[in-house]
Amino acid sequence: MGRGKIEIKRIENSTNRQVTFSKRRNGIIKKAREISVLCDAEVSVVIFSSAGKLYEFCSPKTTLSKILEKYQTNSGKKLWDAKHESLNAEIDRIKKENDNMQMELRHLKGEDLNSLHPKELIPIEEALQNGLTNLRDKQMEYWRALKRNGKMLEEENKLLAFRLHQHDVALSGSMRDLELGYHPNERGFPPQMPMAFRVQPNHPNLQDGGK
Amino acid sequence: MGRGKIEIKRIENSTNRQVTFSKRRNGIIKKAREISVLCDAEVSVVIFSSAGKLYEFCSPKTTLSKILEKYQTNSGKKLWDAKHESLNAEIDRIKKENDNMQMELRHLKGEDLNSLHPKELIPIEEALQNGLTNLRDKQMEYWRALKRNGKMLEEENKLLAFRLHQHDVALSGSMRDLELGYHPNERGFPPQMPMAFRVQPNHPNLQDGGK
DNA sequence: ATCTATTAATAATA
DNA sequence: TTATTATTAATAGAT
Repeated sequence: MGRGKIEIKRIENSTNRQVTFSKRRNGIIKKAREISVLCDAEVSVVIFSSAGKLYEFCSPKTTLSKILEKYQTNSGKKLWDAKHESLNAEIDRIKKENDNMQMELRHLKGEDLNSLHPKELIPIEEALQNGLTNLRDKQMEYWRALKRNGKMLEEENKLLAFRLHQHDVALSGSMRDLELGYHPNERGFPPQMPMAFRVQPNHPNLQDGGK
Repeated sequence: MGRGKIEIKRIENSTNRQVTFSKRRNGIIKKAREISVLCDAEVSVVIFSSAGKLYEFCSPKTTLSKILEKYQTNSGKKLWDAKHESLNAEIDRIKKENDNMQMELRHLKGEDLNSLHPKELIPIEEALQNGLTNLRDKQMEYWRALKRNGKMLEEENKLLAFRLHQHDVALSGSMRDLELGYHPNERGFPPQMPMAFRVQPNHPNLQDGGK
């Protein structure tokens, strides 16, 4: 399509090459625009001249990024760089960690236990008992602090005591109550043992304004 | 260039559109190949048909990845930023989820309780007690199954009983033991209550080979 | 850039 | 999809 037919091989004359490049580049981009309009296609054209200058076309209603994303999912080829993959790897890693913690939490809440071997229940029970021990130590600590400068917080304390009472009752069916050889106070708890945690929501200790 | 001139607008006839797409797609890719050879250019063409099928051309001696890398340095546009940001956002989201679970786990284990308000200890205690209840229900279930067809598993059962005993003793200082108004068996536990979970590691029930 | 002879692409058709 | 072919479109070489 010109004054003469040309062979498709590198044009040695630099000027000719540059002119041809310019003409054909426009031609391709025009064609790309046309097919995108005529045929409702998504088209991306990226061209670098031999001099390294960039020319591009991307069909309207989309972007090069979107096209390339689609390209990757569609072709399975990965265009992205190492950083990309490392991010994906990190996501996988964290998700796995997440799943593990989720399962641990569920186990601690007594869920999904069927998948476990009876032996595997033991460390879980250990953890729960430990947790309860620590938690109640902390509660006792709070209680002591309260008692030390106890004032104004009466209501809150009452609430705590009441809730604890509720929970102790709720626990009444649990196996932990099956223990023999245990009797309250047989181990000689000191007299300053927080009475707030016992069944009386209105313990006299909470009434005095002792600072 | 055809039997008639056509307007550059979407071809409504689906068959025509598909045929035209096929022809012009070939045309563009041929042109792309030609300019890359004639003018020593780097060319990439990515086309998606309206049906979503992928067609591509990339000049020899390079790859789409390389062209796109060059595209980014040359244009300053960052093709992957969007993707990177979304990945980073997801990482942040999952990490947050992770942190929350981690904290929940730590709290359940009785750690990091200092940052909590006394009131916040209550739901944690509730969860722990619930977990223990569920877990012990499960253990009891296992124990019953064991007893039902109990044979060969004697040793394991003994171990369980022993470990449970250990834990109960370990728990002896916990606040849960501070409860008043509680006495073992005062709630009338049924006679089939597993004795294995009491303090005797060698309960007679475990010795007989009752099937 | 612009011009135009010539080749190439392709719309309609089968 | 593939082939044919009349026509239009692209463009090589010249200006």
